[in-house]
Amino acid sequence: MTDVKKTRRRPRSDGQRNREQLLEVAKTAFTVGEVDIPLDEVARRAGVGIGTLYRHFPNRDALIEAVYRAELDRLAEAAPVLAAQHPPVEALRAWMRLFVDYIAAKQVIAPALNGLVGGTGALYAHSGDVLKAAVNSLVSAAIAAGEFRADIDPLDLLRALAGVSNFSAGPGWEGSAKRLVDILITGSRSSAS
Amino acid sequence: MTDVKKTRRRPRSDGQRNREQLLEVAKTAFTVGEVDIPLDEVARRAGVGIGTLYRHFPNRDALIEAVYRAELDRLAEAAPVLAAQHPPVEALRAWMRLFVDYIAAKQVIAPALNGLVGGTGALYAHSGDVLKAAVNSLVSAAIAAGEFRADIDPLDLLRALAGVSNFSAGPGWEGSAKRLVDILITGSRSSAS
DNA sequence: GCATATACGGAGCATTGTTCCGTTTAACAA
DNA sequence: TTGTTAAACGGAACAATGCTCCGTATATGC
Repeated sequence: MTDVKKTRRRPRSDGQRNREQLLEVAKTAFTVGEVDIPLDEVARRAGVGIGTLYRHFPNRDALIEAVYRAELDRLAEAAPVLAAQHPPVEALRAWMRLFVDYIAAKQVIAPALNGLVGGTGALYAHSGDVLKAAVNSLVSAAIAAGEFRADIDPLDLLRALAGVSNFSAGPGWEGSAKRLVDILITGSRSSAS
Repeated sequence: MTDVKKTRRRPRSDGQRNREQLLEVAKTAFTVGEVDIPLDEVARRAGVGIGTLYRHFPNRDALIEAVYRAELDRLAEAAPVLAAQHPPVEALRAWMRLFVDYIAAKQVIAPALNGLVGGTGALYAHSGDVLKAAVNSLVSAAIAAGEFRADIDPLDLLRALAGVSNFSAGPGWEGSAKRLVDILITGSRSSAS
């Protein structure tokens, strides 16, 4: 109840450095496909003890989430930029393709999604919100411009897009994903049906 | 090279019974959300030893796959039936909705997909083929009838659909998924764009 | 009944996630 | 600089779980 507000020390520099090291190592490992990498190994590669890893990330999921969140945040930040550069529908299309590109380039997102969405769901809560806001603004603009039907739920598009990331295996995958983007957009236009 | 073909004994009845018991228990557990259930626990619930479980299913994934495959096979079998009962596009729509229903009712598929698609990929190989064949026949029919554009890749639709299963968390999920089905179909029609 | 292929069960090993706590060190004040 | 202390470190030890191994039990076919 005592609402004390002590002057807190500035966070220790080594702490921040180690945290970043860990994130970097984890991200690299995931990207290369080592999704199941033991945490000891992550710690070792980052040059820290296992205890340090656990202080920064209370459990495995927390680590994965941190990597995942950073990537998705960056993706979300692209939305307003695209919105400023293109007309509504094209901005959305560009963003969706960007999403696909991210998945293609860094397999971080896909594997991470696999392990986590089924799990706590708490993870998805935050990052989901961020992404949701991103698509939402883009879709809203398209609807406001009269290009999209008013009953289009941005989340629907996000769902479909996320699905693509699951099947990121087979060849010709990327092209297929972009084709899907077009199908989704065409299916959402006000001119259709 | 010796192409011997011995007369083999008929499989022991207790073996088959146990196998079915294990599948049943696993399926139930997965459906209830206990995706991470320890294998010992599965064995115990099925009333068998852990050794027995491992003889039937060499590893965890094999067990999940077995459950998963059975479910998806059933789903695939519905395709020809629907095709016989409805005109092409409606048959496809009905099947896609069925897919969504399956996921909604039995959470088996979604968690299983999550854990596995990212993993070996060998699993997906079989069941994927079965599903692929199912959508393929339905989409081909729609294209042949001139209802769908010729460049529609059945796999694209499957990908999007699978994605839905990932986000099976939030409320209003099912309605949203069905809406997505409509978007996909609209976006694939030959009249559009 | 008898022989034997087949299946069973569970102890035990290996790996990996997680906790705990004594030691070290960066930040701040004097 | 130096002393104090909160913050961070490292890794031994514990716990949970996947998986193996092998002696025992029991259908199956004669």
